[in-house]
Amino acid sequence: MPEPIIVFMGTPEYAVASLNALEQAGYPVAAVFTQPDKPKGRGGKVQAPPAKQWALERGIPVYQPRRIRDDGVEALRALQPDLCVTAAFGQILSQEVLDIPHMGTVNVHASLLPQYRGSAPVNWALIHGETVTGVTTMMTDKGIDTGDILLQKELAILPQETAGELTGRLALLGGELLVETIGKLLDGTCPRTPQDESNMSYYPMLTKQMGLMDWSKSAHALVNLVRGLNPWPCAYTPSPHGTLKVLSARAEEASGAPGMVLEADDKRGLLVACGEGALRIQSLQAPGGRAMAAHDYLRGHPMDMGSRMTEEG
RNA sequence: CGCGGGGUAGAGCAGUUCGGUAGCUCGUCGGGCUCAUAACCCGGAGGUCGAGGGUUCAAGUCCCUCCCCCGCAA
Repeated sequence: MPEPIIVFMGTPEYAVASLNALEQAGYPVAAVFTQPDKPKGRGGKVQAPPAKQWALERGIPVYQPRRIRDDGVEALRALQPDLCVTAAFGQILSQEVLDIPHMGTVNVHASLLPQYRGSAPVNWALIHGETVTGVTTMMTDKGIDTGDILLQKELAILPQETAGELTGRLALLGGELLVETIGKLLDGTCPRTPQDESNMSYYPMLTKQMGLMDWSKSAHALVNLVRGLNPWPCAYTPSPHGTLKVLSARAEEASGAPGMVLEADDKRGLLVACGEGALRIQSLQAPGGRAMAAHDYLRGHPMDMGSRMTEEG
């Protein structure tokens, strides 16, 4: 068939990777739907989402309906798309929206479906200590990440990798897989497999509250929490000096009462006992401050060995 | 005008309330000690206190303006 009219729906950097892949593969994007600009910066400055910036730089029309299934339907219909592509759009599509493109809507999801459905698959995979993940292209249907699987590609997770880093790599992989998927859809050779519902898992959106570190857990579990929530919302813990964001840490062999400070000097750094093993905090961030290495922080905020990371004061 | 925290030596901080010699920990340089050290002792260098203006006999500190960093809001 001739060149399809593709309408893209996506919002963050993760979506831009797919836009770049489409562009490089020679698939023109007819329009971009993205979330409305939101006040982001300090002082109430609004900022355009990355996908919008990408489109504006190329003179591609941008649509920012508050809810596409309410006030974006007519605009989408008018574009007469053959195919819609979504990647971290941040809005749920109604059946009415899904019915518009006759080839359907392809979603680029950052997990090996049916595992890790939901809006934060990368974070949850890391929190659970997975060593392999991947990306899936799928036909979007009315459920959340429940549609038929088209193509999948695995990716090994690096030992110290954070959610931000892994998301970046998955986004690139997702772009490649998207191009491959569209090619096969166009020539009719794309496989299409229903998801195995008995093997599915779904995890919710991230909240700041999830980042509270429970020192009775194992050091490995806490390392995974720290990695999985970086760069947002980040793991945090109370401390003798107030709440600290823990940005990176690794597990060590040591023991003590959970939450007790085992080492705290500016040479060796900060070691805290966990329910199993101990957590070596490598970098952290205090309220109002910038991120810094634990030993830098300790120079100006000396901490006694034996104090607890459970209460302030 | 959305709210709040911050900028002081290479690093991390105190000092600002109530103006009166620029401090602490670490690093660094030199010397010493020890079988030994991320150990210890002695000595030194290193600061336009974010920028500009104002008040004052005197400003890191008080007043005004501006710049930059960080948190809240996913």
